[in-house]
Amino acid sequence: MRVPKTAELVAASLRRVIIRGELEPGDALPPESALMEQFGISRPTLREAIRVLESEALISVRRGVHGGARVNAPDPMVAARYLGLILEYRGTTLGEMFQLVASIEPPCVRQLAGRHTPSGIGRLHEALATEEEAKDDPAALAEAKAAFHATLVELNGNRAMLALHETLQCIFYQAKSPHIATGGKTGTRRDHEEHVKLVKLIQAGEADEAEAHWRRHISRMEKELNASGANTRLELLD
Amino acid sequence: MRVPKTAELVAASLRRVIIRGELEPGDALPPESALMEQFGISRPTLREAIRVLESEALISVRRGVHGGARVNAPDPMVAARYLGLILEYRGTTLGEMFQLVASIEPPCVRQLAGRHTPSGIGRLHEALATEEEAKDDPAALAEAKAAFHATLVELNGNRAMLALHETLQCIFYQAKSPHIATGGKTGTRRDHEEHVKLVKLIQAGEADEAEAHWRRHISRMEKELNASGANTRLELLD
DNA sequence: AGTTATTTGTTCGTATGTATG
DNA sequence: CCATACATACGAACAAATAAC
Repeated sequence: MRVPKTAELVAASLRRVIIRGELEPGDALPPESALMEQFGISRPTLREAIRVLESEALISVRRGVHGGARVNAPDPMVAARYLGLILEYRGTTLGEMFQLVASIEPPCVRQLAGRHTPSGIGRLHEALATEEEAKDDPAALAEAKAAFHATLVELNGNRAMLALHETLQCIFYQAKSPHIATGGKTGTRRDHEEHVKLVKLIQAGEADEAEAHWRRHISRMEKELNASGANTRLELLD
Repeated sequence: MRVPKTAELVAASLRRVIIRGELEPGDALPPESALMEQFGISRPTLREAIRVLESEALISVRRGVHGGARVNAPDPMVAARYLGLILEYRGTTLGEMFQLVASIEPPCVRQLAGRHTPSGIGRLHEALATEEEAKDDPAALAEAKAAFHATLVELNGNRAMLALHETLQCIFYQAKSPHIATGGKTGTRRDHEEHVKLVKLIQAGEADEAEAHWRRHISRMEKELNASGANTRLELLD
């Protein structure tokens, strides 16, 4: 006999309101007293529900006079946390993670070269410019390069792919950060040049060549990763 | 000043114990009274933490004399729930979901044909046999076909890919179930035959041909999906 | 700058329900 | 069927933080 607990029902009800968009990010939930009355429950029970939604980052709660719970948009970082839990539990390695991300991008590049738009090409040139600007700041450069990869997926127009790519990037960079701190000699200049070449191939509409070029690019990055710890297991907690 | 709440700290602490494998699935957590003492917190605060972990399906709580919280292995369905939340919030369609799953499998097939093992081939034949047995039961057949697809990814040996594939399947079949109930005329026989042909190509080591065959197979499934509602948005709640 | 009102964070005590033996 | 052990839920109270006055 599966009897759902009150707090879960309340959490699910509030979650539905948020996901359906009936409450937009920034909007405030009613204060505890109002919610208690609305659902006909006591304060501890309500707070259990509130805590669940807060752990999903769907709301953030502040104390004080104009405090209360405010709505956030669903965050890929949270999905990354749950997916990362499974991966860490199963002993997944950094190399496997990389392989996965790597298998997503080439098909995107192919399709992008097949049907590129002026605005899309513009976005890619912007991303390249951002890389160029950040060439002296290692942290900013890493971010700019990640943004370029993300743009490739975004321009594809598939929202599922983009959301997944964002999620995987969260896991990957969170897991990789300790390795970056130590052996942070990424072949930055060559990376940028290969990005530039990719945009040219896309602009020329050479789908096969663009995809192959991108596979080589990723394959090279994979070799660099293998040099340091591709076999190290994910460590996302603490 | 970001001050983490007590309940979140307790939840994180218990979560770490579970993910690290210090408590195995089936093991019982100490009773509430013991945990209250161990963390030096009151019952309501502890219950908030317990409720969070329960919402992540990392524990399940039963009442009664030998009740209490018992540990579960991390479940891809939970990652699916949250990733699904993001997708639904962003208005993702069933067609986009399908495209995503579809982009994962062909590379797996290619690699599988390149370096197949006797045990792997055995597993595929088992999956085919299960399909054959279930040919008269629509529900079982759908499950068997999904299992065949999962086996392709599993044999690839990449744990990240497998976990992701499981997660996406959860979302996809949960979202698709209403459509299956209505227009459930899947080209079952032809599907099975194409599965059989794929195994032959893998066994023969013809990587290019196997990948191409699988792309055609998926492309055909996509057309069937387009006939019904590929443009319908995901509806995972309720 | 200090006071105060509002709202959440935390605790205690108590009563109820449920499964086990 | 009863007693026990445990989680579920409620109510009332105090502590702490925040923003407005």
